[in-house]
Amino acid sequence: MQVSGGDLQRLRQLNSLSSIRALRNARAPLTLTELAAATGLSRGSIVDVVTDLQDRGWIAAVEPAPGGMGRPARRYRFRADAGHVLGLDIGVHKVLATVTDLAGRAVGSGRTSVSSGTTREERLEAMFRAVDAALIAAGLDASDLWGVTAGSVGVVGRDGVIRRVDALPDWVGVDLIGILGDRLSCPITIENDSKLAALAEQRLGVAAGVRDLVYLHAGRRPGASLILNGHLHHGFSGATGEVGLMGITHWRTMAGHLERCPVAAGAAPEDAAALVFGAARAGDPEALAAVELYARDLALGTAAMVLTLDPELVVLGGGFSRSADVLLEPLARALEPHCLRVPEIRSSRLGEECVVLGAACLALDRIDRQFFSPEGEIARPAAPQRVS
Amino acid sequence: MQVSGGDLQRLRQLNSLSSIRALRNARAPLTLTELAAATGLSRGSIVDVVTDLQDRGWIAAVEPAPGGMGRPARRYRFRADAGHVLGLDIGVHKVLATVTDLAGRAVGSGRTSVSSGTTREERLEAMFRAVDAALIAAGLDASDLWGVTAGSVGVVGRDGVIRRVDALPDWVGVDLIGILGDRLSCPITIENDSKLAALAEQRLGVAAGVRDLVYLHAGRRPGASLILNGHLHHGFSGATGEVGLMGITHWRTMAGHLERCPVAAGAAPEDAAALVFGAARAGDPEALAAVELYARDLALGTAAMVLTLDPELVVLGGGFSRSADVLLEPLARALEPHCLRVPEIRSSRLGEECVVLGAACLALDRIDRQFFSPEGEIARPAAPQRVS
DNA sequence: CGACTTATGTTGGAGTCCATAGATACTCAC
DNA sequence: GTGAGTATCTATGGACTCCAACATAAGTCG
Repeated sequence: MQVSGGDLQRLRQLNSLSSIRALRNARAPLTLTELAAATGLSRGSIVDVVTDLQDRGWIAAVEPAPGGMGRPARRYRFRADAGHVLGLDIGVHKVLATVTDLAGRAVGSGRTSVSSGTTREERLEAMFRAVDAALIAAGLDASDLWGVTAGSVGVVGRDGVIRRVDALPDWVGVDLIGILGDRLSCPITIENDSKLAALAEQRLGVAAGVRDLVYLHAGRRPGASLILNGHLHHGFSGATGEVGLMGITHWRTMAGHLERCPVAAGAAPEDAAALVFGAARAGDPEALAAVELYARDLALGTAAMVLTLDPELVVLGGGFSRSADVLLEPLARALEPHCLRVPEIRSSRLGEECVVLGAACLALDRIDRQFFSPEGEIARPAAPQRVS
Repeated sequence: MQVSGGDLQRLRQLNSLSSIRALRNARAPLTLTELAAATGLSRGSIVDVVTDLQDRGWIAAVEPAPGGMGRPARRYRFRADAGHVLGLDIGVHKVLATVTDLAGRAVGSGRTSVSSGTTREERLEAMFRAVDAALIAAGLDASDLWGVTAGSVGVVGRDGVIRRVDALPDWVGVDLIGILGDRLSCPITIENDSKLAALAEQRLGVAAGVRDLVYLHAGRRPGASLILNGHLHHGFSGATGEVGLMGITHWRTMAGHLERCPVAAGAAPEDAAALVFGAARAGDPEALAAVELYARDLALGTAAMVLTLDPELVVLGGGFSRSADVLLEPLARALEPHCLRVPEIRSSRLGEECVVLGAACLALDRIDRQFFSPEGEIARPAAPQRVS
């Protein structure tokens, strides 16, 4: 909303960005006439803008479409490969790194395994190994990256420092921006992993285009994240969606319903849930009862958020969302008595990659914001390598 | 964020709006040089823009400041009286109407009394009487209004229709936009009254400039409203902040702690709270205990919202906020065990006018959005009456 | 092969902004 | 009072961007 006008060159820049956006959002390549209609500019101006953008490598010409009346129109497409960003997912058991192009498509990934016992230094080393692997897979150098976003477990402050982690005491206080900044010279953002998963679902997943949603991280460590007004809600200190900390929600103990279920007797706690959900799927009454109890507790905290925010959608994510087929219906049923209007509930579908993809989305968002910021040199398209 | 460039005239328009904004946000009148610095334009261009804006009545020249070196600079101020909006507060017991100028300053008000037994038609009639009174007080005609926002009790849908009202069954389904639109030809918005109170506090009150806040309506009918990312959060169906509907928060019964207090024995329920708060202020142990219990229940629902949203601030509003001196401290204490970080809590200070003022703020917001919308004729400053 | 359709290139004109230079008006010191 | 100093005002030329209109090019269809 912070429109500020300015120079004639600024006007040209705005029109260029408008054209870039039109091309990026279009499914198929656009002709000059279509671009003129989309941007509201006259033909002649569009010609100027387009040749300039082509020279700078932002867009590329496509062979004319065959068939159709009249002289075939030249078509142009957005060059998503003009730049790349890196997404990171630093979890308890694994580190994922993915390089994506400007359209958010993955072009190279890396993965390393860690455990809850891994020390901070080892984890950081594993992170850099994953980054290097992703860069090699993408055929890029670190200097080619336009932005990096890392998702980490724990509460992440506005300054990017990890404030509080239940699972990894050793990880508190890590200054990821500083550490990553020593090796990467592009803008770096750190965010909580669950928040990034929510963002990924809103951009690429089941919640595409939804403005207000609650993302439930259903797993052994439950949590929630919020997308409000189309944007990730970070909160004042980063600790949003923590309604589970209230004892009356039973969120800290609700996984016990699954672990204590006779169906899972003898299994390790981390395997219990899958066993119970499997048995419930097969119709086992004890398992169904355990799922029911779990859903009721999950619904308590969820209802508090739904009543507070009145979201359009609730997305069920986290490890347990793999069993959405047996969990979704009891959850909806348990929400019913609490809510004025039970929002639609959908199950996450991006799987393990959701955090890395969300991280890439956030990095792309940041680039977008820079482009459209009123001032600043980066606001003008930094010329990527020209491919003629 | 939807910047779209455009014409040369559009550029001029953006620069004009930029100048208007600079002048409106400045405390004192600005000289041309200061304006040039604020907008980033050159002097010559600013002269063009300013003379144009002056001709169209948006800004006015002010006599030069005395003293100082060099030739005295002409100074200009934003003409807040170039346009006016109307705010309405349609409550259970009263209807308030206030006409404000473009700076949000009240220039005329009207008030009519109604009761919970007033019929729908009578209430609407009282509303129009209040509107007429406010217009007369302001010395304006209905056609002079640029926008109207009405705050109403009850859940307000996106279409402006009242969906659910506990206090006034007769009020459900009122199409206020249609009814007001028959007499007023400007854009009309309807919003929940508590939401508007929150907006007023964020614009003009104790929460000035805060981006994320929870507004508690503490009174006989408790509620809450949210400002998120600097904007009112309306929710998908308008029913936000309804965490009190969950039984575990005890919000629906917590006023009973005050009404049942021996200090208020024999008093009418609507007077009980004030008596108890007064006795607590004087140190009466029974009253203090009742306030303590009330604060504990209020803290439950509040904590759910705070943990969900991690706001910077909680504003205590509603009728009971008049007794913030005895309520604030127990509330903060009761929040402590639930929250990771207890946000700052401030008491509302706008009093009875908060809803009308918030309504005017929302109407002004809407005008602002129209100005900055990429297309649309209204986007260009509609010429107000020229005063030479 | 010619008519039709659509896209492309070119030109002139208008609007907006910037930089520069000279004129203007006020204060301060003597 | 008068002149130096300072900051603002005004005017001009040049550069950039956009638009509208017209003539030209490259296909399809009958």
